[in-house]
Amino acid sequence: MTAPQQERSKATRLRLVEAAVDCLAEKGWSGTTVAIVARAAGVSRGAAQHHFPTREDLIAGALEFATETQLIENRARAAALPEHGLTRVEAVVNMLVDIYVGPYFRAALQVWVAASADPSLHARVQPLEARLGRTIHHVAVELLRADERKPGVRETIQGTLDMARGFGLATVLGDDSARRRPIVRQWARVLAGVLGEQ
Amino acid sequence: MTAPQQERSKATRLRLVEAAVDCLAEKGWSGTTVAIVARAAGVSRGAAQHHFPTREDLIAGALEFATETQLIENRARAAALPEHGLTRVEAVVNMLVDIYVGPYFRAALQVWVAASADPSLHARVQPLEARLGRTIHHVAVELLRADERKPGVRETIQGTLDMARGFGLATVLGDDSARRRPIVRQWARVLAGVLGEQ
DNA sequence: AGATAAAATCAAGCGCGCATGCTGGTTTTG
DNA sequence: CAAAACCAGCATGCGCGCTTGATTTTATCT
Repeated sequence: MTAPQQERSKATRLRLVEAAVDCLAEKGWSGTTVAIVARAAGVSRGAAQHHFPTREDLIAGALEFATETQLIENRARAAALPEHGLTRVEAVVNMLVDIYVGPYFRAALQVWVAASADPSLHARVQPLEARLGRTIHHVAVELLRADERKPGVRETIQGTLDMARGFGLATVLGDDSARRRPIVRQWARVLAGVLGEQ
Repeated sequence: MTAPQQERSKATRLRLVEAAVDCLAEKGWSGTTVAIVARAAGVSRGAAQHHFPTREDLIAGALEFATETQLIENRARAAALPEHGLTRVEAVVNMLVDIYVGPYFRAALQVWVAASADPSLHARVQPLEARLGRTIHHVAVELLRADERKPGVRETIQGTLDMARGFGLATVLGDDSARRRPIVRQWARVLAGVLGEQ
């Protein structure tokens, strides 16, 4: 048989991490208590404590889930990208920016900032962030069909990602989409120039 | 008379907000309790509560102080900027980046992220952030001697600031200076191109 | 195969620690 | 002497981790 108890266990864990991610994104770090997450997931606090012995385990699990989901979503969106030329560059930049202004990033932001003052959490979070950063960079290079051997290309792409991160940060203080749009347009033009020049 | 008791009061308040900023930067949001800040400032908890009735008042005061100090420091560094040409552009970008990777920004980051889930704090913090953002943008335009009427100039400068913000965010996860340097160099080159083209 | 032991999952309650805010008292200043 | 600045203690609330108990699933033995 398919071991239905393992099934149920997995499902409970999943509901918990999903609830934790949502809670982090909308209630923030301090607002994310195990009791609240458990209630949102529809399980008791004891059950949560069973699957994630400590609060840090729950948070780390949530971040891991968010990272994973982020990557999967990227693959999907990458497949549905437009044709060639400047519109494609702009679409790619838009996609990258969307990563950093979405709810998963908001959740991750809470954890990252909190982890900056919590060594033990930092140790668990830092590798996740590093992997995500590398993957996104790789995806960006691939989608832009960029030649990283050209001088300046790699650096410009990295800068683009950092700009997107900056957008994500600005978003937590309020909706920024109106301010963002012209910047993205302009930057896509510049980026296309750097990619294609010479 | 110079009312020395007002003098003392001011001094105590200053020590408190300074201690609060330091504490935010190195111990994070949750680690910044009024008791710890008061001890770091060398006053009793009751005194802190006297000057800042609630914890939120203390945090808001600290952020205000950090914002103010940030602006003053900028003026000073702006005066000591190099001559003209590409080196100047690079120096300006470096200066802007330094703003966002310094301790004042780290402290502000903690407050901003926490404020995203705290409406009452958000209301006090948002105008500060807006003012700081506008001022920095203005300073950047002035130092770069940019002509904002040229299409794309304003957007590129804004993008530069967002990239700097992104650097600041990346810094809380670990030292990033090595990765940053080539990106800044390249970015300065691109920015100089946008500023100078017509 | 059937039964029983063992393990896993979920629920509820308890106690500890800690941060905040408040109140009453003491010192310093004008 | 009056007022402001400063300090010590108390009370409330809350989150976390632990322990106990009940229910279901898996494993083992005859």
